[in-house]
This record gives sequence, C-alpha cells and structure tokens, in this order.
Amino acid sequence: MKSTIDLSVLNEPQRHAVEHLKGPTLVLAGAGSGKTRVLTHKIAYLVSRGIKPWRILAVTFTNRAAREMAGRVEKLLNIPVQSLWIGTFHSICVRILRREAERWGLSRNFTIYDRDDQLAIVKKALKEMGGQQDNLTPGHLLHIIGKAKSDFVSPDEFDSFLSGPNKRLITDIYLRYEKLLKAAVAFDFDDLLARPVDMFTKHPDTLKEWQKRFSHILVDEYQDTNHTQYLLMKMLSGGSGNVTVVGDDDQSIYSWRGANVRNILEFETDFTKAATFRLEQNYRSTGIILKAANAVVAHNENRFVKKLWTERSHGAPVKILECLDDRDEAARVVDSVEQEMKEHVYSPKDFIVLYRTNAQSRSFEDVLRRRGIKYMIVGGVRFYQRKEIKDILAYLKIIVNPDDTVSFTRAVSVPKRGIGAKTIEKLEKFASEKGISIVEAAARVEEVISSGAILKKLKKFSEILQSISEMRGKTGLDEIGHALVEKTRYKDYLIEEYPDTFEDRTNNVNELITAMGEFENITEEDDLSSFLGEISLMTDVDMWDEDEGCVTLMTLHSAKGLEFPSVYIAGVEKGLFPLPKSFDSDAELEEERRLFYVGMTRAEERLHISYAENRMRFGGFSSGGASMFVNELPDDGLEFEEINTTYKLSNTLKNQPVRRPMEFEDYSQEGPDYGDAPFEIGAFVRHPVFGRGRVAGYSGSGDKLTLTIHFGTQTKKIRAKFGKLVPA
DNA sequence: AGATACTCTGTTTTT
DNA sequence: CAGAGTATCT
Repeated sequence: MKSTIDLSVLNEPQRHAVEHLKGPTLVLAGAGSGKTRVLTHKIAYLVSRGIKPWRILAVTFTNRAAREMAGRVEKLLNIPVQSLWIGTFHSICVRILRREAERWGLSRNFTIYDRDDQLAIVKKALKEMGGQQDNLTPGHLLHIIGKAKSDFVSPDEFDSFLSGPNKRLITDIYLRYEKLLKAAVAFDFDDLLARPVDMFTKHPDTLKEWQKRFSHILVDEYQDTNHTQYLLMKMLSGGSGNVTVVGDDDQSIYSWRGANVRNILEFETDFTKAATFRLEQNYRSTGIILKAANAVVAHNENRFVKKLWTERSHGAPVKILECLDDRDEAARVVDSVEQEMKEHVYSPKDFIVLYRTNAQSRSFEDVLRRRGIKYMIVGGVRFYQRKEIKDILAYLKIIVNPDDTVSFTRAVSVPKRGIGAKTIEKLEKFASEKGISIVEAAARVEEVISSGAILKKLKKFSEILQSISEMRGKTGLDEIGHALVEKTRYKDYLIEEYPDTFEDRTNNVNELITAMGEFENITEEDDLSSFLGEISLMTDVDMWDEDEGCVTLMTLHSAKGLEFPSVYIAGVEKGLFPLPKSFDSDAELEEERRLFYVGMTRAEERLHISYAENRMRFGGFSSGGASMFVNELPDDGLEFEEINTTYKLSNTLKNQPVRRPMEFEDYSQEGPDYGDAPFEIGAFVRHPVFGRGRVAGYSGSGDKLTLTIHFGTQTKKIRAKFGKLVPA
C-alpha cells in the first residue's frame, strides 16, 4: 500500500514537522496555521513509508474531527484506511477497555454514565451519608470527583487531595459513589480514561502489547489534555517514543474540565530530545482579523509568545455592533447577515453566531425564525440527552447491562407503571442479597413483593425486556427499536404526557430508530452495546452537518477547530463575557480571553462583535455594555456601529473612524441610562429615552462631564461618563 | 404511587 | 424564569 505523498503543498515548518518521524515531536501551531493539515499529512506520510495503518494511533478532540481526519487521510492516500486507530481519548479508551475487559477482570458490557446518571448516583450516595450538608451540592461533589479522576488521584490519595472541614464526608461519599458505579457495572466519563491507566499500571504485560502495537502516536489539541490523558499517552508511547503532539497554548479553554496547559508548556522538558516546530503562518484569516486577535491575546501574561502572521490582505474591518438589548442584538446581527448575503456571495452556511452561554441562543432563534432564515443550533440540549431519547435508551442499556440500576429506575418508570421508589428499593435490596442483577430481581418479583397489582405490572415489564433481549443479535437494531416503542406503547405515552410537544418528541424517537438502522458497527462488539457506547460519547458538534445550508449557532467552546467566512461573536459584554466569576483569578480571566481569541480566529473574512446595554436575564434585565475585551481590540481596523446612528453623520467625527463606546449616565431621570455623544456643541445625539437631541453646552471635564442637550422642545442636563475618545 | 402546588435556587463552558 | 426539589393531598 505504498504511494507517494506530495509534501510540496506544505510550508517549511509544516514539512519539517511531517518528515520528523522519530522521537517526540511538539508542534506549536497557532490558530489557522494548518495543524490538521500537518497531522493528516504526517499520517499519510507514515503509511506511504510502509507503516501499517493499524499501528498508528491518532487522537482528536471530537468524534467529528476524527471522522474528518480519517476522510482527509484517505483522500491523500487514495485508498481506504479503515484500520487506522483514530478517535477521541474517550472512544479509544472504550475500545481498549472492551478488548482487555476479560484479562483485566472487568465486564465488557459496561454502561457509560453521563452527567445525569452520575448525578443520580451521587445523590444516592449523599442521601445514604445523611443527606445534604451546607454547600455540598451534588454538582459540587461531582466536580471534586471529576477533578480527582482527571488528575489521576487514586482512592488512597483522595483524602490528602482534599482539604477543608468536609474532607472526611467527601471521601466517604466518593467511596460510596465508586461502589455504586461498580455495582451498576458502569463507568463515568473520567473512568473511561482513568481505568485503562490504572490497569496498565497493574498489568504491565498488557501495556507492553499495546506499546508494541502502536509505533506512532499523534495527539491533536494537546493543550486541552488532562493529566490522566497525559499519563495514558506517555504510557502508550513508552515503547517507540514516537509521539507527535499538536496544540496551541493560546487556545486552551478547558481547564475547568481538568485540562492542564502545563502538558504542552512542559512537553520539551518532559520528553527529552523532543523536536519542536512552530507554525506561525496563518492561512485562515484576513490581516485585520489576525491583528485584532493577536492584540487581544497579548493581554495574557501566561503564554508562549508567538508571532502569527499572514500573507493575506487586510480585508474588511472588524465590526462592533452596539445594541440596546438582547433582542436588538439579535435583530441587528441578523440584519447584518442578510446584508452580507446580499452584498457578497455568502450563503447561510457561511455564517456562524457564537456566544458564551447556551441561553443566549434564544433571541437569535426568535429573529431567525421570524425572518424565515434557515438556522441550526448546535449544542444546548443535545440529541441524546433529550428525555424521550434517554427513555428509550434506558431500556436498551439494561438489556446490555442488567446491573445498570440508574437506567432500570428510568425504564421502569416510563411509561408510568405505578412502580415507585419503594418498590425499586426492595428490588435493589433483593438483588444485592441474592447477588443477582436488578433486572433479574424484577423477573423474580414474586419472591419480593406480594402486592398483586405491582407484581403484575413488573411481570409485564420483565416480559417486554425478555422479548426484546431475544431479538438481540438476530435482527437489525432499528427493528429492536421499533419493537421496543411498540411494546411499551411509548408513543401513546408521549401523546398523553406531552400534548404540546409530542410531535417533536415522536420525531426524535423516529430519528433515533433511523440512527439505529444506519449504525455501522466497526468494532468486534455486538451491535447493540457498540451502538450504545458510541452514542454516549457523541456530542452535538459530532452530528452537525455543515452542508445543511443553515446559519449556525453555537457556543464559543463548541466552535473550537471550525472556521467560517463570517463570524459573529455576540454578548461580548460586561457581566457576561468574561463571566463575573472569572475575576476570581488571573488564570480564569485569561482563559476567558483565550476563549474570545478562539472565537475571533474562527473568522476567515469578516468578524463582528456585538454587545447589549441591557439584557433580559432571569426575569428582570441587567445592564451590560462593552466588555473589557472590546477595549482590548486595537484601534486600527475597527468600525463601530452604534445605537446612535445619527452619530456617524456628525461632521465632528467624520475623521474619526475608530471610537470607543461611551457611557451615559442620566441623573435627571430614572430608566435605562445609556447612549453616547460627541461633546462638541451642536453635535446630534440620540438618547434612548428622550430620543434625538442636539448638544447645547457642557460643563465639567474628563469622566465627569455634564452635557446640556436640547431634545426638541425640552432641555435636559445629562451627565456623561466617557471612556476615552481615540484620535484617528 | 402519583398529582399538584409550592418554594428554592441557580445560571458557563462539555468529553 | 425555569427546573428541581419538597410538602401535602388524593
């Protein structure tokens, strides 16, 4: 399977990074500098040099990236390469765990618990430990547990890993949590990574085999790996030492999830004789966009300083949209999208709207829908997180893993069967006494419960499970799905329970069944467990189809690794981005800034940044205004489009294309205080409350300026708090 | 066991 | 404001 790979399309550092086949390799790749290109070419190059595809392990950040990478490698090689090991850390670990389960004394039919499942377990543990203590919420506990697991803190070290008065209690809950997981034959997300590391430590012989298997390891987005992932990578590459990591410390945005930037910062000292390649030429963005992004991220202290450059022309200015409130923001962003579609050759799919929090999508959704523009929201309620989907999956999960109590509890209660907490508790107790699974306990219900009605209902439930179980392995997955929905009369349940939304929900169920039918099993597992394993690791970005012809909306986090001709970053405002909480520490604030940087560098041709003066949030509104990040943008190449449109016409500012937003404070009236004005006498201004006016005079100076403004017939004194006026 | 009415609480980001 | 959790009723 030899073919030659054309490396002439690469620039010099890219080519050197590709050709450097032996030993640890660090590729510091700035945004848009072609890191994916380096990775795909390196893989293809390795194969062309005779390395067997199945001896190459490539780790990506999302399943989507894995899929794309595989596609690009195939294109380069012009042959299919199914045997390549490519996927996220999580999906690769699942494959390893299933293969090694028996030798490691684990079950291969484990369930993967998502956050909701984890929450159920931790609540149970908390309850058993005497209920909730002050400030020890289930979410908080999960955070601690997750942190320990992603730092690879062992159970014995856990105690010293903690500090504070609740130390003992947290440890107890943690141990109980682990027990419950074990009893349910389930792994949480962090276990998927930690277990293999743990097992490789205890079983060096199996580790040796895997080390021998992988002659080359490549890791993408290395700046967002956590300690456990680092250990795993180091272990697996221990044999050959041929490990290539690619990343950009400026794009590290997942430390809250346990990612450790130190992994990339200390790679060179950690892997001796590491070769480092820097990719600093940006091919994605226009000069202005790149300059703006560079200027913003330069405010961070803790980083490798690099100089990203481009040969591209300057391009259009970065546009700042100042808006009244979130609805106004959505309207103006969509206005701008429509205008750009008209003026340029853009189609809906060329646009992306990015925001800090999922909740912000709503106002955009409203406007887009009203104007009949096709759009797609990525993230938010993920498909496999929807209630109706999780209901169906719960049945499938207990068929694969009858010990999965969380799924059992869910399945047995939808559709409502009149089986409640008490009954489930009894079954659980019986199961643990007899050493049988909870599903089996339900089948032997007559040994547990005497009540006729409940007995009958549980029998019926067991029969459904039984009949579906029998189909396993004999028919297509979609037929199993159909039968399940049929037998549980799930659609009737939806109609009854959700009269308003049952149509959407039914569609989702149908979509799930379709997905089951289309599922292609690439592992040697049975179809059902492999399907379940894969979809638990699926995210919305993985399913997103970029060719739909829609305007896309997603969070800044989800946008990592993507690029679009025209990008809108919404809600770059005080109190929202950076989130107030991030002022706790420089590290957090810098991460917010990197997130902004990631957003900016998604843009190829046009970048827009918007913020609102007021935003609807939990009932009331809160005031915002330009974020500190807006003020970090360089003056060159910015264009403000303000609430006060008359402003632009004002002669006094004709030669000042760049202006900071200014704040107004009106002490003479109550109500929203915002607006802006030049302080020259005679200038036109518009005040949100009083409307259009003309400056008649002013007193004071600096940021304590009082303007006298004629609003038609009435004259008002308005105190204006200016930022600074920036000369052209 | 489940429905209803109420309070509380919390609001990042996600493999 | 919405979703979760709790108390109280049927």
